[in-house]
Amino acid sequence: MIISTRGRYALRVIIDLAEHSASDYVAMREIAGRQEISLKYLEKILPALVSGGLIQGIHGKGGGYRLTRPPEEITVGQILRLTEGDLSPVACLTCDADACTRTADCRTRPMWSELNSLINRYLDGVTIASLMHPE
Amino acid sequence: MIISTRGRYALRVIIDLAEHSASDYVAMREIAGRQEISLKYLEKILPALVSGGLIQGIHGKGGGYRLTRPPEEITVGQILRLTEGDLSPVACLTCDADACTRTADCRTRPMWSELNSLINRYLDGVTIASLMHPE
DNA sequence: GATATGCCGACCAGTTTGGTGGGTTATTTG
DNA sequence: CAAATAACCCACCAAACTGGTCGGCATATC
Repeated sequence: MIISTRGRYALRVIIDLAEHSASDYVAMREIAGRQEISLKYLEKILPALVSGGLIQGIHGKGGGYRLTRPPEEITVGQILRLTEGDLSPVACLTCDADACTRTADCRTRPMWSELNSLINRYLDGVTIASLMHPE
Repeated sequence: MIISTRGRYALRVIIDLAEHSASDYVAMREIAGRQEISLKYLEKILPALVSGGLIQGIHGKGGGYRLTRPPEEITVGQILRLTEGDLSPVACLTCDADACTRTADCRTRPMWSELNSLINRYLDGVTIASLMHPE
């Protein structure tokens, strides 16, 4: 399983924000309620999206979160890389080259690498706008 | 990480068998030595390939394993599905439809489904023959 | 100063990963 | 037949990951 609930929840939050933020900030509590996700768990996921620059959060009453750019400019790939850390299907692609002494002669590495590009290319081609409900 | 060492080891074993079995059976100990994989760990992986019909093992002295068909007819997808169980990138694709009450209205499911097809189509298109070293 | 909100760190139970160890069954060879 | 060889099976184990929870603090508004 490449993508855990962490990444999937993050994606749903971003879509929720895209569909509900009419220039106003949306409280995490609201999103958690609508998406039926534990508020406490969301608290652990959203900071990654903030530090990644995808969303902006402000404290205090009336605060909440807002997208920093239009849904057309946010891709699923961006969100997942921020929350899952790495989308590579196998470990040997990301570790240091010298960790695997067989790299030079490895029959399978080029295939893993191609699969990796395939996945990333696809996810980077899907925008939040394309996932929103038509109105 | 979609594919663990289990699946990657299995793939390397199959390639090793394809490159070294000249109609003879190859002992697991030999493969483990060549591939630098723990013999004990391999013992836990290979039965899945046997019951999946990809390889055949015989007991006793002079025994070992052999592919049941030519490398051209074995794909990476087959091996990984046998050893990893499931290649789906997200959990919600494989669980029962009613496990997720949002399925009908889910913005993300079609995308996950397409990603799943993409991955499986790619892996089913790569044969062991195409990964073998040219001689 | 009360209230609402984001944020941060510690903790926790269950599952998965990547093994190890010890024995049993089947087959060949001396 | 006995010994060696090799597949096979079962129980166990440490470390990491997953999917959370709890409590408190920082910041902003009324």
